[in-house]
Amino acid sequence: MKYIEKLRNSGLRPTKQRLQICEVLFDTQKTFHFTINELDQKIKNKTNNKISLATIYNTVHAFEKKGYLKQIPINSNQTYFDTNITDHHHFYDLKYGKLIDLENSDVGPINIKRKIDGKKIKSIEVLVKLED
Amino acid sequence: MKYIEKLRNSGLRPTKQRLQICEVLFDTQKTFHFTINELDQKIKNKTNNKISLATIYNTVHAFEKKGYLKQIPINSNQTYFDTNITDHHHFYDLKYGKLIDLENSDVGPINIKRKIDGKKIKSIEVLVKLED
DNA sequence: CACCAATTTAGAACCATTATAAAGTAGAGT
DNA sequence: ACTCTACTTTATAATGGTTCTAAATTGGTG
Repeated sequence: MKYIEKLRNSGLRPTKQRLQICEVLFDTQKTFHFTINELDQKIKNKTNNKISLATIYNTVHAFEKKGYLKQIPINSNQTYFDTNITDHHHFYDLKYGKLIDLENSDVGPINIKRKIDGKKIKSIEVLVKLED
Repeated sequence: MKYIEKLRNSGLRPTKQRLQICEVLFDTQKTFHFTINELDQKIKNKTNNKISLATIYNTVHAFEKKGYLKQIPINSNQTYFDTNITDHHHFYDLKYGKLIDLENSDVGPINIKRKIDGKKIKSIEVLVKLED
């Protein structure tokens, strides 16, 4: 299994649950956005096998910490994650609450002119809200 | 009172509670960021007068809808608001969970090249995460 | 002043997320 | 393989921010 190495290398034991979650998250051509509940549904659909919600939360947070997932900064009652971990941005369709990827080249270079002493920039994220 | 007109003009009745909230939010030189609980505290401190949490939520949302406040898109368990409604962006200090204003001129013009049919851009918000 | 719609309020309800503690499991060492 | 220990999973409870509810209050018009 291709994910066993990946998990071991990050110091995460390759458990059955984590491998199943990897398959749902990373066995696709396209990257995608999801909430925990959507992921829970996907897992049930794909594997006919319920994984405890607590495990899904734990795993998603572990993957995020390891850099396999990104949280999307957005105001919503639910947290959105992204399997696309490349440098990119988002449209947010306010009417439908839907996210759309914006490639870095769709936004153009962003040059932050101000510096904060002792801090360095970890990420620059652009959220473009859309209305009708 | 200078806020009575402002409220009336927006179709909001100038109630005692709304006027007190206006004073806490807008009677300052500097703009600031806040959560609902922080605002609740500020109100208690400034006016020795508790306003029901439900009213604070209602009022903040009403003010946001009228454009007197902005929500800051950020991943947190609490919603952050900003009394600075000009076009601007934010640093987010991950270590201390603190927001710092970034003027538009600190970021430079952002030109979104991609269009979504039938949608128009309502806002463009940049979040720059800082680490040590 | 009287009335009606808007507003406030306390408290309950909601719901995403986190904590808990017991049962199960992976993997190193024997 | 077996054992042991630390890590992981799990169901469930707890937490906490936010929204809902329904009754009381209030602003403003006539």
